[in-house]
Amino acid sequence: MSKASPLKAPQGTHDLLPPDSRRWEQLLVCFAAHARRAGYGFIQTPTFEDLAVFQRMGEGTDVVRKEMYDFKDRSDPPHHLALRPEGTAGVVRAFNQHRPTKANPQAPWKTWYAGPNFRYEAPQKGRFRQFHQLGIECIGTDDPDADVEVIALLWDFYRDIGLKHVTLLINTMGTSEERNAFQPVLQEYLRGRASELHESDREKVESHPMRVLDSKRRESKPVIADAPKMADSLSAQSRERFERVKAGLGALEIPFVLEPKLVRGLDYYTHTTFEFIGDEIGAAQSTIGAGGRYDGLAEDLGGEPTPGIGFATGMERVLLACDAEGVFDTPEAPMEVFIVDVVDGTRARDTAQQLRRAGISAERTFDGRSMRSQMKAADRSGAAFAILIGDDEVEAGEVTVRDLRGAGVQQRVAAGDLVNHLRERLADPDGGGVPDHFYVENRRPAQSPPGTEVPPASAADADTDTRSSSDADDVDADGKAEAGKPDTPGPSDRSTEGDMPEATSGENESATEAKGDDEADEAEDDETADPEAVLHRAKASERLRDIRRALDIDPDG
RNA sequence: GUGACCGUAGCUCAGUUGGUUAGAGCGCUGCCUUGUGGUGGCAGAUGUCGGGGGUUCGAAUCCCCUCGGUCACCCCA
Repeated sequence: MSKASPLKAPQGTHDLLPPDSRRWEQLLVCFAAHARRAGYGFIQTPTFEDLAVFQRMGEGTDVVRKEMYDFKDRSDPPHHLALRPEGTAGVVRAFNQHRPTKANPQAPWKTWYAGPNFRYEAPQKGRFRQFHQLGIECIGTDDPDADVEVIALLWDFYRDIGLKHVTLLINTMGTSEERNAFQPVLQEYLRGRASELHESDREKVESHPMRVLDSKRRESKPVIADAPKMADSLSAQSRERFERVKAGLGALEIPFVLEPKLVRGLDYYTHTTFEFIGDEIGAAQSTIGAGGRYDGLAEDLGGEPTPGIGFATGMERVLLACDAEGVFDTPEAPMEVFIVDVVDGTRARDTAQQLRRAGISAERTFDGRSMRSQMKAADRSGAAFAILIGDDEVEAGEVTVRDLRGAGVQQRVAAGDLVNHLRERLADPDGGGVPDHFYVENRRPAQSPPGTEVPPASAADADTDTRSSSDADDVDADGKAEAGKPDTPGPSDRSTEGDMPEATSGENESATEAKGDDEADEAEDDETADPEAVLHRAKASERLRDIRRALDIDPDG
């Protein structure tokens, strides 16, 4: 009997593991900060809904017609359900169900979400069967300034994570009445030139003429270029509204490109629609985020007519854009303390938890490994200090605290004083940086396509950032700051500072410089007369002296 | 749904017209190092060669099927 072959994740899905998952964590934290600062509350809706929720959202779209994962459950009669292919419909359904603006009618209902969506598609670059979106919805106002707020939030988020080469496309579709009035005009035009259209577009002329404008078929392009423009058949009111949106973007220094053919794939959009393109993504799927106004959607889903606007941005695609631009390279968070117990593991067990309860990150090995092996693990963890516990220490009621990032100095501390001792030393900005080799060795290999560059922001930033940013991040859990825990280096720090584009570009320049340094380091690693190795040897002999001193042996003997 | 390319160790990849026991680098484990990390040296472990079937004295290599990956069309975040 042969062993069954190991099961794999389904086609088009991926496991997300450390250390790669770290950027996802950071992306989420950063987005949450932006959303919260703008007054958006976190919402979670079911991953599956009644099929009807999505059908009413857009019956003519491929997303609903061909790409939905739908299924019947075991109830009698069975519910016909579907995995959500996008985020907005569920949120609007929740809005209809709970009517949150009843309690607070003067303000729109503002929510943000993060989670997986599912579409049955052929996977390729930037396209998966399970993919993840961050998004916001602002429901209950048709003020054009809300459109500006929504677009600005996404723009600022992209800037904050370091993206610079992003293009914003915007268009207006007018009211649903204007849209309905425009459709026959467009349809008539398209009928006249139907023979010039690609076959698949010809079918859409009768069912969804607007979607023909969105077609990327080469044959259809000349016909689309000459097509009547939605903007030309708008009412003065709608035009004025759109002017207000454009003026708002201008006032906030958000550059945009008017794209009259931007229709978007979902049927529910009215007035403002927009799309963000990652310019550096060398792939077919370069839209990293998109959204628009959907003033008719609440009603379509059986609720009161309520205006709304929102966006969704694909996490996988945002990260793809980051790779392409070489930004948002989040470093691994090093441990603060590593416990080396060479007795029987009892102290490692108890001390680790004691430190963690005090807010200090602490790791250990298991399975009773040799001291040497435990020290190697301590080194790999990037810990600032090793707590050494052997028979001597146990007998004296003490522990040995060894500095792993500096000269390797170690000192005995009474076991009862350990927490306070560590708090003091971890809070000290001169307490030693993160060892270079830690970042060099743990940095993820560049995943960007050849020709693009990934500046290793980690190595350059980590030494300073890890220690210096002591102001509590508003997103982090409570208690860290009191515990003297250094903030995690990374974009979440930046996000609280409200960086404007100039500042971001400044950071990028320094990151580019760091790249040069780092390449030099790597080249040196290959040399036999490696200066780094000499340095290490020097440090090692220094440490040896410390040890001898500690053991009361003649230091230089 | 259509098409192209790919699948060898944890990772990145060699593997000749089919030919002995499938390799390298990195990583991992141990030792040099008396309870003490990085550098160095030595030693070691690890493989359903994606899976199944076929051709052959002999298959990682050739053929068929299948699964998966990647990319493109289309669609979309």
